[in-house]
Amino acid sequence: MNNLLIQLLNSIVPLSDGLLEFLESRLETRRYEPGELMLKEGQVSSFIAFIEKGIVRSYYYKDGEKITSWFMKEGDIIISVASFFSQTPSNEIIEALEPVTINAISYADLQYAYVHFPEFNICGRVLTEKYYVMSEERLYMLRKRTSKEKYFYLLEKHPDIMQRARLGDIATFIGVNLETLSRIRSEKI
Amino acid sequence: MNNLLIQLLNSIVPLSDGLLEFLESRLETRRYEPGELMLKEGQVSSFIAFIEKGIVRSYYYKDGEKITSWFMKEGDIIISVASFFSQTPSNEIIEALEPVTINAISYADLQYAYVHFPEFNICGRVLTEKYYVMSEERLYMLRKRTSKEKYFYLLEKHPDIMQRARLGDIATFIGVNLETLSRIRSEKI
DNA sequence: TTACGATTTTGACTAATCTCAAATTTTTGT
DNA sequence: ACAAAAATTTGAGATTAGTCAAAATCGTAA
Repeated sequence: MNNLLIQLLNSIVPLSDGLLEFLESRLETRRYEPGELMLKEGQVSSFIAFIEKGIVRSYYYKDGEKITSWFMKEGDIIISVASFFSQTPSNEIIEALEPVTINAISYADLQYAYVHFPEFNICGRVLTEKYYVMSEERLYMLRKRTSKEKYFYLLEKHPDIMQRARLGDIATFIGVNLETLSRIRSEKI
Repeated sequence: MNNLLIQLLNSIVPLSDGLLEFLESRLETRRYEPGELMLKEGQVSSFIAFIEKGIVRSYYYKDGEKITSWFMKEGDIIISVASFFSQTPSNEIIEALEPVTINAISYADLQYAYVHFPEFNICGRVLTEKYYVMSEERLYMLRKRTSKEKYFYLLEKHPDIMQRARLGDIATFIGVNLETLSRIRSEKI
């Protein structure tokens, strides 16, 4: 149980010995280079992954433009929520922004765990909750009055991400012009 | 099985005879007048309710202002998601906007159903999905460029709600000034 | 190290939205 | 039906953000 993902899952709900053994045997470490896509558009394959190092960005296309839907970093768990839920092809793309190391379990193994270790379903529910809360937080942020307020709210909540992500990616996340965000950062607005 | 809520739940996952009987015995019909609060701030008590008639609005306070988080109407199911998830006092308030009739099951009965009829947990998961998707849709809407685009997107998606809800409530939902929304509606912008 | 491409910053101008104030319309209680 | 309250509309001026274009900076591969 020296694996970080397993420790995290175990803290959500105590895992039985059998499940523990199963998960440990199926865990895979994967590495990605900056710009590499960890989940491509239209891919159905779902996975659960723990980020050991690096930050990733998830985005979708709207009128040809890439809109950032969120950022995640070391210690966070990535699941492709849409796939997780409905088993339909994802229209969310997950991209590594830095050199990234993850610990992943494949969808097939996940299904096996759900069926054979019912307590594992609780993990699914808890992760879903987490994503729901994140979604609500983004709504809260977007309803701030000015772009300045939106940016400073995020800066307080996620200072590291605001440091490490590209200006343009943050801009589409906030829903503000890239140039406007640049001006806010240099306090010219 | 002539009850609409039960029919809806049954369409999510076929309910066993025992569960059916239990639910039918615990269902309560309640009525609310316009302006009446169906869930007050800080209340922990969670419930699942099917709206038979009327529209309701859920809102939260931000800097003393009431911000609409969504609207629901006849045929929709209301759950106080936050309570549902975490059993903490809700900061969401649910208000009847018209004379409203609902069919409700109390939280205690719900818990009983979860424990004694495991298949009922699937309903919880499916409803969570539904709320997550709704949350994402609101994010999508809020990231439209102009207020005009936001309003017309909603008008297309939810024409009835745009008709029946108050201008001011819609405005806080969209995140736009009440006066601006009025001008958009009368095409003066 | 240099040169190229990507990213960020800056400027000038335009468009959208907010603010505050007041008028008008609609709804509600008696 | 009428008065009072609530909700919506309208106006004018101030503020904020978007657009387009160009310059500056940064990071990376050869």
